[in-house]
Amino acid sequence: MVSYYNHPFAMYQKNHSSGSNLPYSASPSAAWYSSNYHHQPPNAAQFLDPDGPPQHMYHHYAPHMLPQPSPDWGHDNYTSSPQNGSLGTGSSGLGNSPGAAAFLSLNQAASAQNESNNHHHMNDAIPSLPSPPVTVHSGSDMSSPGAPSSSPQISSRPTPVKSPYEWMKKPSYQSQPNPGKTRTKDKYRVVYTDHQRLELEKEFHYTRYITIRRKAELAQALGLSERQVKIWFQNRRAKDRKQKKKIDAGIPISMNGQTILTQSHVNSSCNPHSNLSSLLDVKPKLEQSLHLQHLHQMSAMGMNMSQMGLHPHLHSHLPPPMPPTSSASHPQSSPSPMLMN
DNA sequence: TTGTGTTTTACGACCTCC
DNA sequence: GGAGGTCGTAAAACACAA
Repeated sequence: MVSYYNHPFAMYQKNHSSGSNLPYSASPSAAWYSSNYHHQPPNAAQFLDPDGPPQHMYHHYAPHMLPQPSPDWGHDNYTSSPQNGSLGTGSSGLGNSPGAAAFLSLNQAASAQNESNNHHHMNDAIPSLPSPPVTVHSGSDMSSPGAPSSSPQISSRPTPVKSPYEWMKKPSYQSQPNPGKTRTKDKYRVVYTDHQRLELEKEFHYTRYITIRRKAELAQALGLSERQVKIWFQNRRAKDRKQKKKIDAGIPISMNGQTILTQSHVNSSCNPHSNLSSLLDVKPKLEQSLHLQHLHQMSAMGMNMSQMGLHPHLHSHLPPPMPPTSSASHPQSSPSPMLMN
């Protein structure tokens, strides 16, 4: 079962809209965005960063492939859609990377959402997010601040409702007493807030392998421990691999009985390196038709990336998928953590 | 409401690299 | 030895059909 809340952006469909003037959707744009931002290079700053990845990383992230932020991408692609209202012009609180910049529109959506729910802009929300870490167990840097308890948080997965906007009104788990904590145990695992996941997704879609510096920044900004960020990225990559495996196995992905993605779809992709697995993170059924329509349009048009405000060089000269994720017996296939930072 | 399947956090085992 | 990688798994959180 491919649950639609799986998609990193699906939750924004479900949770990140608020008010009647924010029809932001986990639109197909998010899907192709996801697809094309997999395995993308870290930002130039990271390369220039003394703590940044060493030369060998350029094997994957050649200088000519360094992203060049396209300031109008998000805006054009999200505000031009009739589905989308004006989302404001906020910038990411973590927008110190092109990836984050490219996520501007998502931030705008989330910002608008945050504004509605928290009465302050996301940029302002970020510094307020961290809460005192909760030591979970000894001998680990793990902390489980999870959802900050100081400020009301957005629901991670509200109960499904009939109206597309009905769920917005639902009280969220995160806003309930003791948010971020499991119901029966205090420390088994927390549910990250939408904001935390948004920022993590942003970073992930920018680069699948986070640098030490970015990890520290992200951890601080989100009120997570660096270990949590690291684990999140590990799990996120695992999720990617899992989905890719499904595709490679030829398991058709279907929704409501309609096959939407198969290996042949992948093979016929205009971008052989594009990771279409994210497309498997199907959208809420509400947007199914729109999603499919957009996917087909993308396929037919070859997705003119420059028009989309993405970086064509990234589209057409994508490096091979980062670490061939064969097995733990070939861990050398993954970039050495030492070399990455 | 309940049962079932999936996704999300988190960890341990084991690996490579420095 | 310590860092972080993958893989496998536990258990909570969640979606959805019956």
